[in-house]
Amino acid sequence: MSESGQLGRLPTARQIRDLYEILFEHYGPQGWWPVVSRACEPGYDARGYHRGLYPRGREDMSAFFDVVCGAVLTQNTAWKNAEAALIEMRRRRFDTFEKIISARTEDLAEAVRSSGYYNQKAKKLKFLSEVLRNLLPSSSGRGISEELSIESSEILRERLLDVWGLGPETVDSILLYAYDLPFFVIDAYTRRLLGRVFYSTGISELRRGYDVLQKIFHRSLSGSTVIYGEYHALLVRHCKESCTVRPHCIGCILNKQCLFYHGSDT
DNA sequence: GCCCAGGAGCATA
DNA sequence: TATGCTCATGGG
Repeated sequence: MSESGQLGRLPTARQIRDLYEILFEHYGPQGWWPVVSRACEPGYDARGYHRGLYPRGREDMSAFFDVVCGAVLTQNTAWKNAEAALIEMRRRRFDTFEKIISARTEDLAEAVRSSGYYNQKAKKLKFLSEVLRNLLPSSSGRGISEELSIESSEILRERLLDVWGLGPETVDSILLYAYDLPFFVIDAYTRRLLGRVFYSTGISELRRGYDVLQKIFHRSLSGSTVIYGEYHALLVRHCKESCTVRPHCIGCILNKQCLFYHGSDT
């Protein structure tokens, strides 16, 4: 099987970089990941998006906690519902990993109810918190914990993938936005947009091949965590506004390069 | 009432 | 390995 597997010819590095330029030019910086705990504090806007600096966990344990929990809570769920769950967790003082570990699963489930799948997500948060005990970023902001510093980021990724309830998207979200490590996040939006722009409708869903899709971005970009974070956020932004399930192609900024657009009349 | 939203685990063929 | 089912709330 070829490197591209079922995907056929892969988009070139140039195409991937051009796509980023177009999205960034149009939407500007997105400042992901949103962090509710800091909303309305200096330097953060009303939604908790950091201005200029990113809420990387290495510099802010509170942001680290929010990103990690948010990554689980937003699984197959609108961010608004996940955010409401995060706020409720904070209100009930489930605001550290230790408190999650010692909490009753039913109580935690009640707190995260608004995010849906609340029984599963409460379990996931508890399992993840147990594992993260020894894998937290150091307070100095340099390196992570002593245990982690002797591991490569790939090994950290494998460890997190072993946690029940965490798949590649959730793990890479945590690695990128909380640990500030260069792993590109592939989600349903990314698949949809790549499928449409580069593969027309033929393989539009790109259901499998997470690693192949991720490699496309890794080999095309510099490895900057800021670019990875912005790019993923921009893909989400565009898919929410234009490249929706029923796409709004009229006036779409990607019309010029989109194979789906050229293959349809919408 | 239906569709969709920043997935993942598990059973089955 | 591929597909289908399950988990579940909330907004449009």
